[in-house]
Amino acid sequence: MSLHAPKLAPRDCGDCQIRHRAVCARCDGDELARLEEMKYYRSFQAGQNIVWSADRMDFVGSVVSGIATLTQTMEDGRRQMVGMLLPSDFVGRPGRAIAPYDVTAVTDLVMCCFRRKPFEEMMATTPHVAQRLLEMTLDELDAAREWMLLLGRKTAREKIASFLTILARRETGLKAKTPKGQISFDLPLTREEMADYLGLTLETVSRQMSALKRDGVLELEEKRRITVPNYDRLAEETGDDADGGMLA
Amino acid sequence: MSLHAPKLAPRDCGDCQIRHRAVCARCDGDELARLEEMKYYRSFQAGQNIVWSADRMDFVGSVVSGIATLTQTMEDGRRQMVGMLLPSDFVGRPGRAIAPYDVTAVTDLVMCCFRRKPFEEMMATTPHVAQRLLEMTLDELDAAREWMLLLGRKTAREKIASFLTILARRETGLKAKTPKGQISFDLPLTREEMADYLGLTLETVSRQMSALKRDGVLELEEKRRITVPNYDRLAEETGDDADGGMLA
DNA sequence: CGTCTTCCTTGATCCGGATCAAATGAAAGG
DNA sequence: CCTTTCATTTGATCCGGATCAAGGAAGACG
Repeated sequence: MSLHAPKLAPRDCGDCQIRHRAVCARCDGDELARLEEMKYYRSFQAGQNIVWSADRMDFVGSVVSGIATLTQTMEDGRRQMVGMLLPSDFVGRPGRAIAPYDVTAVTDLVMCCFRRKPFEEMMATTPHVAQRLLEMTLDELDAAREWMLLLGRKTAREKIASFLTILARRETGLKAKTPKGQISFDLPLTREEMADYLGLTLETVSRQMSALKRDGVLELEEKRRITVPNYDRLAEETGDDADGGMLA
Repeated sequence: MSLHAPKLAPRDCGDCQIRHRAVCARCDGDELARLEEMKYYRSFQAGQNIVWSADRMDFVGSVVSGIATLTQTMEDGRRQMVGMLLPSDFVGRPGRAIAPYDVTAVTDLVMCCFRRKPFEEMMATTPHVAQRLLEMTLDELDAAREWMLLLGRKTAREKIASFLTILARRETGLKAKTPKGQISFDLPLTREEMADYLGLTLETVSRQMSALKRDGVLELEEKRRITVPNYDRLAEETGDDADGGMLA
């Protein structure tokens, strides 16, 4: 669930601006103050599970730093990642007590949380917050549907390229549609996590990364550090049409 | 986007109860009346396109009868269905003018519509409606994520079985989790449309349907009319765990 | 009636990605 | 330094589903 550029500049509200922008870009001072009182922080270590599927989830919140993933697992162990949460992304389901998937910290992670009940009560009395959450949920739904196209119809090479363009876009300012020229960034996920995201095996991920490197689409100086010499060249590999593809 | 059982009994409001339950299960009389004034109907023929991807979409609404689909298409023609709308499902994206996918009537279809602008204005002043829409969007998101698991990790046979359990559940009362015994229903989609839904080819869909028939999981008396002699036997084929799988 | 057309089934073959297996490299710890 | 561990790469082989191709069944319509 990613953050749209707020319509209004975020107000200064202590050390947790990210969270306020995420859930309350258009709130007035009172609402900000009420949110401020309710918040608390939780830290997680890399690899630590935050919520298990089918468990109660008694909080909502935003990622302050680090990366979390949402995954679904079948009885026999097949896994599919269904969401990746980067800083400023929102976690949680107002009105829903039970988590339908595992939430896991893949790096060290700090979240800014609100207990679910009082948050919901506040939501009921401040229409802006409900509307903001609806917007964010619609964004997530768009992203999920784009991902369904990727999972159902793209080749392994296109999947990898699509994934990298998403990271590249997150890197160069939130949601900039067409970054230009050379971009470097770290891969936040292991090959296996990428495979779970893309509906592939880790071997196929590794092979396709090597192939893209061989073809000059990217450089891999450190296995987890990538340089894309030419964003447009990478974008051609995604199978999306030229004008951006992942746009909402 | 499917309809939760309303918390309150729907009020009698003319010939369009479905729509009111969908967007306004908890509205009071005034709000119902305002919705009533705004509504209008649109009919579409089987196969007719309702909205093209990237077009403006100036209405929201509910399906009254018939079936519509949401699909994304790649430049080279690869298609992935990303949603299937049955009666009472909601269509449209409050706050979003541009449709990110094609909306198509796959059968003759009647929709109950509201112009987007006034609907949004009403939403801003009636918190119940925004909250109801948030709930519905969260349901859709859950369904999309379940679908991502299907697309990314299930075998062709599991995909077909999963699809049929969804239809079977819709058939036996909305969202009943485990229908019992024998169920018969019509297949609303062609083999090709099923393939687009499941990330397969139409040949594979046909072959797997034949295989399930050969194995006694289902009977196909008329190609588009299915009988499942034992729901649990079908559910075993989905790969989901025994307690329902598709539950939210 | 015969001929389209559309939808579906079935067969033969191919290929992309999965699976099985081994080796490399880097970091951590004794 | 050596050993262990974990992430990654690469090779060899296999197989599920795609692709190519042909034929059948049911309307629609002259």
